[in-house]
Amino acid sequence: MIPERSIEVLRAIVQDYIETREPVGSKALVERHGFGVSAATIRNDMAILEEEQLIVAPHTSSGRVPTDKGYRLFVDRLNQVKPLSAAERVAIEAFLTNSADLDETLSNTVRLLSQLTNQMAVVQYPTLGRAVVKSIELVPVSESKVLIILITDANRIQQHVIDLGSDIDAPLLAELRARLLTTLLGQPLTEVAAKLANFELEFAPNRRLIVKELVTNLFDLVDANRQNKILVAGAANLARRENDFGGSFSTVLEAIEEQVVLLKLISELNDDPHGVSVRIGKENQMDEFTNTTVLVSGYENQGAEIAKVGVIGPTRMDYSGNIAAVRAVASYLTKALG
Amino acid sequence: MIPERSIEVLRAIVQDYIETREPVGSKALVERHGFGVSAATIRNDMAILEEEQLIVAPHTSSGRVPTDKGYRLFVDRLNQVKPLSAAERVAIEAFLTNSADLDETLSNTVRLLSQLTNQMAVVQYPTLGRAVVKSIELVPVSESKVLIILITDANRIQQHVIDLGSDIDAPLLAELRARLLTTLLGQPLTEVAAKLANFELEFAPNRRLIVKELVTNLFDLVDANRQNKILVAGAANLARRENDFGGSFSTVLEAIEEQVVLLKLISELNDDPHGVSVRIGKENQMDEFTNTTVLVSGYENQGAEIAKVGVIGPTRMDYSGNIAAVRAVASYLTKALG
DNA sequence: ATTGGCACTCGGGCAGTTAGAGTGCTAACA
DNA sequence: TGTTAGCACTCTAACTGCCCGAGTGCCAAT
Repeated sequence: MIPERSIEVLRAIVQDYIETREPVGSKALVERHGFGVSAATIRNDMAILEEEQLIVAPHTSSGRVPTDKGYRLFVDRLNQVKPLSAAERVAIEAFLTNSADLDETLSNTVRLLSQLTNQMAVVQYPTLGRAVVKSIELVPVSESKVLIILITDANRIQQHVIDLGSDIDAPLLAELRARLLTTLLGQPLTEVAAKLANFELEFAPNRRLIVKELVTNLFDLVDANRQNKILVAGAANLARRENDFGGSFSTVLEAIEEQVVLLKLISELNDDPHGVSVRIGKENQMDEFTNTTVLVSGYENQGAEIAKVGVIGPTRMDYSGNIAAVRAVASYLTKALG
Repeated sequence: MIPERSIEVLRAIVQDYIETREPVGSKALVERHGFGVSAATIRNDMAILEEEQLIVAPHTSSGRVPTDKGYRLFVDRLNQVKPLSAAERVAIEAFLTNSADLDETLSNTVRLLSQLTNQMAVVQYPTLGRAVVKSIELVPVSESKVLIILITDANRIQQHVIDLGSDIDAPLLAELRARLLTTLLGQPLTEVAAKLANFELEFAPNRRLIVKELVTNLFDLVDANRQNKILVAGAANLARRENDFGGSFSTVLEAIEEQVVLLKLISELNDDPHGVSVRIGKENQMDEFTNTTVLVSGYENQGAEIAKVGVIGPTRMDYSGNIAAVRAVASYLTKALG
């Protein structure tokens, strides 16, 4: 078991290191945080911490720096979440008021979060597993092209232009829409594929090819709801902290531009569905993100499905403040969508 | 007048500097490009170029580096556009084939361009000044909320959820839609505002407030077409060339994240509406972009309105290759939309 | 106009030195 | 047993001086 004071020393080291960017030594420690003991004693404590691999010395006889494990212990046991400042509250409240549609809400959210944390912020579009078909519209846009619009009860609109190959006439469209609605109205998205299994058989043989084509596209639309989209803001904040990434900065940027990687990064399950979950450095399991910390929280969409909001930054970040911001934004986002 | 060979020397300097990132000296110049003369002669030519402010020496007695003015002369007079490689052609062709709707096409375009040039690429959504109203849909999404969909002849769909405050009933919506269509169908977007000036007077007095609200929102929708959206890809490419920005890199990134700034940057008029226009360093008129070059070309949407595609990178870039890429992509984009 | 030659300048790399911060260890102390 | 002071040691960062090479500008000769 690690003695109490040693743990306090770790907290102090993390705090100072985050602030100063410099390895922190025993003397500076007693000066800044009035432990009731001498530097020599602190050194003993540091020896314990080093043994536990919670801190390391970059070179022999220099100050110490927290390891991933050290940060981990810090956030798990020591970090009491900073309350938000008044200004921050105001910013969040203000943003809450003008949330028109989903796209806007999310893009505002992500910008807000990146400003609050001075990090790069990420938000995932909500999945719609339990959402229910509320309306379907088919709008002709040219001879052979049709706009399909799928509206769900979460006020989410998905839309896509498809090319049916051959010309379409208004009566066919009307019939299609009517039949689609009777089959799908009120159905959860998860059921759409099953319900439409042999849908084209309801139509005259010469129409079936077109119908089939349209149905396939409708499936894609539903799938697009599942395969999540992501919004990002504040990449410049990453650049500002460039040296914290130890040279691999451009690698990080590249990885982040890949939606797939990013999605994987933030959507990996978190233990605590409502709190903020933290992945530090190597915990991310990807070489690119060795020096990167990811904070994510779930948010709720209509009390059902959960998606993620979070920030991405260097391991050397202000955990207290950022965790608080992510938590607050996630909960406000839930409210805004509710 | 600057003598012919001096101009050739400038070309050589630009080429070498772009390749090596090092200031280039007289000796290296005669070695790499077999001018028929000695280094001393080249030095005389360089003296002329320096007098004309086309090149500068970072420190006394070091090689020379092109100035903004030097690059300018290079692109204006010397730069013969590199033909695209076979691989590049293939990439562009491949991309042309699967262009479904506007959103997809543009987001593919911008990714393609960023890969071809290894720079950051930007594309502006086409303006719709001459576009014509083709269809309007009003879809109820909840008691008081309605989804307005505006479809134009450029197959462009604009959609927005609005909250009308009070409950709406189906007959009202149907009436609204019918009247909107008779008033607006076939009208250019520029006329929408005028045509709807007293639109609410066609309705029963107790409905007028709602109608007014809806009309206002419709205006916004039309305006949103004008106030352009922008797509960006390949920010990581900028990061890779970071040192070319001489420390101000994060400033550049910040500026670029501001849609407004970015829009200003690429939409400033270009002399030649179909060629690639180039703005080098200080020509951008913004302090942030002193070390930045912007290449833009217009592309056509349905033979009418023009928007921009381009790349943004350090002044020290491969002008030949990048100009060719931008030109090619712009022209393919025009085809894809035509 | 071109050239070779020459003196001069500057940056970058290498080596040596120093100052300071920080450590680990030991012996003494409460 | 935990704490402390002291001391020797280590390592880095910063500064110095030095030299080499690349590059220049100029001049006199062709």
